[in-house]
Amino acid sequence: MDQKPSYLKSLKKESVVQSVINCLTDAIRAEDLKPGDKIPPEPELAETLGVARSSVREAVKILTYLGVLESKRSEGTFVCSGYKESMIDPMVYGIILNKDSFENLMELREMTEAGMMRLAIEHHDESELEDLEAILEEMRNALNLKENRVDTFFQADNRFHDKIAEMGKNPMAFKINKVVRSLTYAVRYQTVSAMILSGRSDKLLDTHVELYEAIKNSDLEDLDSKVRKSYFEDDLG
Amino acid sequence: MDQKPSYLKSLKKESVVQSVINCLTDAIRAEDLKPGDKIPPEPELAETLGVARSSVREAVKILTYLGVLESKRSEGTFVCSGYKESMIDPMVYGIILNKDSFENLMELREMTEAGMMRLAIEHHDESELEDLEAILEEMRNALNLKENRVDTFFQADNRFHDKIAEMGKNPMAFKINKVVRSLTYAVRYQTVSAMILSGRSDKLLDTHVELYEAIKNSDLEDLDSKVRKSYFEDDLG
DNA sequence: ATTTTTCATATGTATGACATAACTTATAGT
DNA sequence: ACTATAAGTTATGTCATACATATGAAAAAT
Repeated sequence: MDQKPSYLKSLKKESVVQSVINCLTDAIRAEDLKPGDKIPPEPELAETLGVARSSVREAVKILTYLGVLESKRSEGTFVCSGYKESMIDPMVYGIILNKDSFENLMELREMTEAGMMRLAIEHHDESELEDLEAILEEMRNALNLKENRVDTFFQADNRFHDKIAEMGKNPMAFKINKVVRSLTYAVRYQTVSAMILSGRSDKLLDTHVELYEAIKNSDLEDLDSKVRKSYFEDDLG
Repeated sequence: MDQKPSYLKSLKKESVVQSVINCLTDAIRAEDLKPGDKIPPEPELAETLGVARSSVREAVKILTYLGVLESKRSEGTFVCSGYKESMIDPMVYGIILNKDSFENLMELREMTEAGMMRLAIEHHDESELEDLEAILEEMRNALNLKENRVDTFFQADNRFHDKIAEMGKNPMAFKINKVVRSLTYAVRYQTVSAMILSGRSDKLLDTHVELYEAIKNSDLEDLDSKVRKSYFEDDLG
């Protein structure tokens, strides 16, 4: 009912901010602006393009978060060379917004965690292996505490996985892993808690030792199942 | 010369815009804001958070371009539901990647692509396998064309990987895969182009057949290396 | 009852001012 | 003469305010 005629739709003109964005990206594509180049100061750009500085600012900010530009206070704004971690952001938010089923989330975690294990095996150095062992020891100790066993263990547990992700030496992968883990935080806490309180803390610890050993021995076999076991109970699959 | 003491580095506080972004995304993460929800009007948000409206605007704009929010004039701003076409692909196109980022990105691609293969092997159904075979056939045909061999092949190639990602039946993983592939678009085009033009198109096709076979036979072995071969030349590792 | 007008609302844009960081140059103190 | 401090410059970061404009809803006119 009352559908607007489709032949009119093309008239909706793009916003000022959008046209500034297009202007800048076109210049980059045409290589008038090359990576490392400084773009004109915001006030000047605003004047040149005949728009308000606030509009230019919004455009610049957006491109900054998309990893295209980089602003340095008092120096200027430059075209990025190389990647920026922020390039991952669209994906990160995509994940957050679309977190759907528990199963998908867990699959995703297994996928990223296994990936981080591979990277860690490939890129870690000895000192990090010791760090990892130390965290493992903390986890062991936590299980013998009288109070706050669960919380203390869980914190160390998180540091353990954080460390593995760090050992992969890939900032973008690290970021993805972190987000996915943050989304599974609550569930993992429950699992860990349940296992400890039901006296199966040995098993819990073993699964992490297994991960540690895999890295130490550069063992790429069965990473997926090893990873799964570290946050799932065996009989829960 | 005049190195700043590292123990001071943590003092650089995040920008106002960034904290607004964090505030909003945290709310989404905590499900205080769910997809479809309307966020408070900009002036109100500014007042509540104690910042200027322009700062709120920049944050909102950024999240809009990241596909998190959607603004409707005179109505309000809403949390996006579902996927939005990210405009990131055209952005990155003109950017020259340095060696570091190249390797990180390729690792990331291998990680996600291998993960998608595992999901596809687990969740695909027969009809999809046929679809995949059909795309493979298109790729084969593309290589025999007189004109536009590279472009035609590359398009089919992309559909091929898209299909695999789809077969995983995991929207979040799908999204990740898509963004990573968009980031590696330019590089992959170069590789594919180089291989075709230097008469190594058979090899190029073989690597994709290998992926197809792996899914068909539910073969989880050596997925990583198979995936790597499908976008890297063997002798390039 | 239906159309038109008016109005409220919230985003879109513009303008101007000041704050702040980093770099440059000038000045003062030894 | 040389360093150290101070002042100036530049460009981004933030704030405040005003006005424009699109949309939907309510009120008025037909």
